Amino acid sequence: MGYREDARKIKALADENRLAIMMSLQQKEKCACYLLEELNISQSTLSHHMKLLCDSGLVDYRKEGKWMHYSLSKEGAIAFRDMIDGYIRTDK
Amino acid sequence: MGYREDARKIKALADENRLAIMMSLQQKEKCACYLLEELNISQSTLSHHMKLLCDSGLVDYRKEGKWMHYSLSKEGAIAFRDMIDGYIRTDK
DNA sequence: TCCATACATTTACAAATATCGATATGTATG
DNA sequence: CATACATATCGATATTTGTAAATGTATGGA
Repeated sequence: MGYREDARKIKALADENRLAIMMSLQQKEKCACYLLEELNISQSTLSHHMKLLCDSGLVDYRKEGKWMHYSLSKEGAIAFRDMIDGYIRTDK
Repeated sequence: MGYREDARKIKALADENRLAIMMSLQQKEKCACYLLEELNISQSTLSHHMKLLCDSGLVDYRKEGKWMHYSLSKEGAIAFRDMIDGYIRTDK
């Protein structure tokens, strides 16, 4: 069996900046320009991180005119939690 | 606030081979030589991965003579799960 | 239509990580 | 003590990842 896909999803969370983004999104949905002000990174770097988070399913996006609104995905969180539990549970 | 430490722990799980190791350890405690037979990697590479997993707290080790026995850490799993939940929960 | 804004993509490079062979360390055994 | 074995560490290299400048694309307003 291959664990590549799960590893890819876990990697989406395995970065300082992306953890900061996740924490920021817990408050509410936010647009990219707002996140850009909070984090000390360039616009292209933020865009890169958001792509990884969205691809992992942990973050949802909604385009509104020029703005991209990002929010935590409830379903993504549940799927992620279940996936993690499959690896770390100690009782069979 | 710094997310470096959490990112480091999540990275410990963010690798194909280490996920395979975690799954293997779910069955029972295993020694390095046994894991080496299951995985298609060199001895030095396995040692490297085990160090990362042990450092993250997810895996416990027990030295018995020449052998190193590895097992999943119950406490490590709980701490890890709680840490992850802090980032992905969608209800405040 | 022209321009500014918001964001994505491309490109290039630096930093981090995975890998393995070689070597070192520690341990049992004859 | 010499040897075999199990594992860790070191050194070198290849791959992956993070970063930002430059560029591209879509949107909305003047």
